[in-house]
Amino acid sequence: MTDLKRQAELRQSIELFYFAYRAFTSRPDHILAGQGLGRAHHRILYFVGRHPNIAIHGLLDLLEVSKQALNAPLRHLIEKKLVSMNSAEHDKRFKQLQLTEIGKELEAQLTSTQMQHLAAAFDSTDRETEIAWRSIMKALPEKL
Amino acid sequence: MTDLKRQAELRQSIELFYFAYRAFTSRPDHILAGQGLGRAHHRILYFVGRHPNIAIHGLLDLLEVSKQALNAPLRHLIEKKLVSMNSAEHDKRFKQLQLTEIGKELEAQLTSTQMQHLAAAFDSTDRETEIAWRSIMKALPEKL
DNA sequence: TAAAATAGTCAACAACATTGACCTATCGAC
DNA sequence: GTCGATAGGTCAATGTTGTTGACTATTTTA
Repeated sequence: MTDLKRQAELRQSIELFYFAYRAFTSRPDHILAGQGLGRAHHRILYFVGRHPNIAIHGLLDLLEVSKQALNAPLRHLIEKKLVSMNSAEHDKRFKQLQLTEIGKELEAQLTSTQMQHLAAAFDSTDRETEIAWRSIMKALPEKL
Repeated sequence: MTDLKRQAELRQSIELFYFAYRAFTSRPDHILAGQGLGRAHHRILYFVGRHPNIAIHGLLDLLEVSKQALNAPLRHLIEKKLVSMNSAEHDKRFKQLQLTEIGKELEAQLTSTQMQHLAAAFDSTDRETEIAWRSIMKALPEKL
């Protein structure tokens, strides 16, 4: 394959990535906006849901933001009673985070929306295509 | 396949998408930060580069942001002489945008970084896998 | 027990986005 | 030539998400 054609493919892939990710986040964004929440809140809801009793620092390592950046949206979620926080027994420095019942409901709604979105794209092709997509996505965060 | 296993796959795909996109944008973000620019500037540079003489409204339609949101980063790029703007001959209401020479250089650097990133992931698998990835990415922006 | 490390919070600020209101300039149609 | 539609620019107020720096509280360690 000529270099030029390869470049065009790679450029197209950049655009596909951009538009696909934007589409992928737009439905949760819309649901969240109706509650005065944003994408940062979504990420917290998601990861607290997946890792019950996670500490603030655990969340920081996953999200790779400063703890100050986490603070405002997390406090917001606690005020709205979507997330609960308590000090750990074994070490009172640690705060443990959990989703409340309504937090779980919202997280399930957001995640379900995205699962349906992905499922629609996956189901329009075959199993091998879906597995291939995941294998590329797994490779991307690896360091060069 | 059981529903539970399918759910786990879809949940994993959500996370893969998040981490892959974050990795994909992190290198350009880093280059841009060194010049006092952000992701908004990157998108403008990219689309003006791909669509020479695009008008303001064309950019707004591609980026799906408000004109006020576009205004500040675009003005910034023009001040830094990375983008040039002039009125169209056929209709002076339209402003035409182009990359300057140094704008082209920066855009090429950013795009090249992302092309290399994708190429590294693609080259670690076979041609079919790459094509499959693009086909899923193409399907995602389609309305349900 | 005093120092150092860890976990988390508060305050000030900046980038990037929103909506709404209002302005100029240009073009096409009548 | 005036009127209405279109393209663009600007100001103000607001909100989310992020930054850095200084701070408190708790635990570990030397």
